[in-house]
Amino acid sequence: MLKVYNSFTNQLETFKPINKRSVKMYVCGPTVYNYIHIGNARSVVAFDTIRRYLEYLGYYVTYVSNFTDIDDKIINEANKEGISYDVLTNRYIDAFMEDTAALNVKPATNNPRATEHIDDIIKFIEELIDDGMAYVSNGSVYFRAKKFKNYGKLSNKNIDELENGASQHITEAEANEKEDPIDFVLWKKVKLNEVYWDAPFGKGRPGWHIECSVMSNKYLGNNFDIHGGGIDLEFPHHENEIAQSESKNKEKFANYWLHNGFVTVGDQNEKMSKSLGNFITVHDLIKEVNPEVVRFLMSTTQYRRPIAYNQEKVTEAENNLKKIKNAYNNLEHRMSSADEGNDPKIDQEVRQIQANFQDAMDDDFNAQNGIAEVYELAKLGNIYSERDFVFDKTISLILNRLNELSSIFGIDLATEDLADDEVKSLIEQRNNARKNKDFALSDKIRDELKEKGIILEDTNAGTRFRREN
RNA sequence: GGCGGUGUAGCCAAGUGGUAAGGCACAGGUCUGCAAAACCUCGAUCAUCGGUUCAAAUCCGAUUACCGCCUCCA
Repeated sequence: MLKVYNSFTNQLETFKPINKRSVKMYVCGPTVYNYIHIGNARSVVAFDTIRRYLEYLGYYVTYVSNFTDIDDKIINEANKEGISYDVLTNRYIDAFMEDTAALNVKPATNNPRATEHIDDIIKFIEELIDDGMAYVSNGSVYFRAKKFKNYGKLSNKNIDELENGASQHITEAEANEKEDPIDFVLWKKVKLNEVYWDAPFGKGRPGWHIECSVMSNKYLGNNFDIHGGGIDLEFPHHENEIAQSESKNKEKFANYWLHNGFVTVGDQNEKMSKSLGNFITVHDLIKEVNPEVVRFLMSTTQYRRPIAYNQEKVTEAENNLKKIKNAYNNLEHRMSSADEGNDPKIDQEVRQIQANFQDAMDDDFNAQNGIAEVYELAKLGNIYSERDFVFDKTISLILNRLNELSSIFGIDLATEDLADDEVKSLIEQRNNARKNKDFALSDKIRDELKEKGIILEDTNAGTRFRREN
């Protein structure tokens, strides 16, 4: 039985979806004014892994993740480059798609964009105004935070302290427009030379939080199962989403709030963030590091835990991933020399490992314990494939399970290509040389292939090969 | 200051009452023509102090260090 840590209650709760067989989830996506960094990617990967596990459990998952494609930073960056905002955002949306595909993130069911939902946003705001939950002030629209009785509930914030804090940060202009310092903007009045949309309350553009309320409601309904995002979004972004949506819909917004932990860098384990400037973009990183390794590193850490990013972690992930891949290759190679049939005892062990895996992942997607079971399975496979006699059905059972469980972490094992004729012929030549004890020649062939990234390994069941990248 | 989260072997990390999973690295061994891969062996009393208990890493209290949120941020 799946349990998830709900940030709203700060408790582990049994996961009960609204509909028995399906899960609706919304994950806050990036503001697209730059390449995503590995902290952003971590969030994407974390929820992709969660999604994959839900699908493994048999749920049909509707996965919606937005692009924030209009905001101050986008406008600033576009102005700096002297291009229109949408040229900029399209560039980085394309880059997002490429980068996340490289990390083997499954495409979302839908990636709605704020600017494509302006009409819906305006309607939503109008309803809030009509209801007295929002007010127009000098061409902008603000939400009366205090009027929403549960404001601060998600992030455990005290209203008085929030007001105190907020009052120190807002500009004089904002102070004049807001009834209360904690009120947040739904519609920003246009400034000179800015892109704007027409609305009944004036020319302007949507505030940040409103788009997620509008688009999640539109694509998933007023009440849906999971709302996810980085822990830094808990306040104010998610708090505001709840206030907006529940004020308008008069019903519960998301049932479970899941927040992922940060990627940190440096000796101080400092949060990686665009504003701190201490980030590594995925775009750059995957030129240096195999994206599979990056994916593995990120998805085998439980989503709420921080990841202290450094070279050691990368190396460790490389080694561990290689171990799983080797086990898979070793079994695949052994398949050709297997007898027909199965080994019930091993089959039972495989089933036990899978059950253990599920127990681990059912505990709030505990990936560390989950991947430990994958290592168990890999080890079992290695031990089995070195037996004198093996059965094909058991080998394929291990292969299938290994592939299935690894795929939850975004690792595809079943894509290794086969030896081409040239390689096959060289292997044959080398084995002839070995028979004739011409080890100089056999080693030469092996070294030459190694140069090309092809590793030969001699086993009792013949010579096997694998590619190393 | 408020709220949330961390502190377990060289490193990563599991474990929420019954004498510390797993991985990486290191070392030794088996196998091999040599190698590779694989397998086997090898390490910690759990930030500190105090308390509860027959029994605590695990509960309670205090202390301490670090991170995050409280303003844009995945």
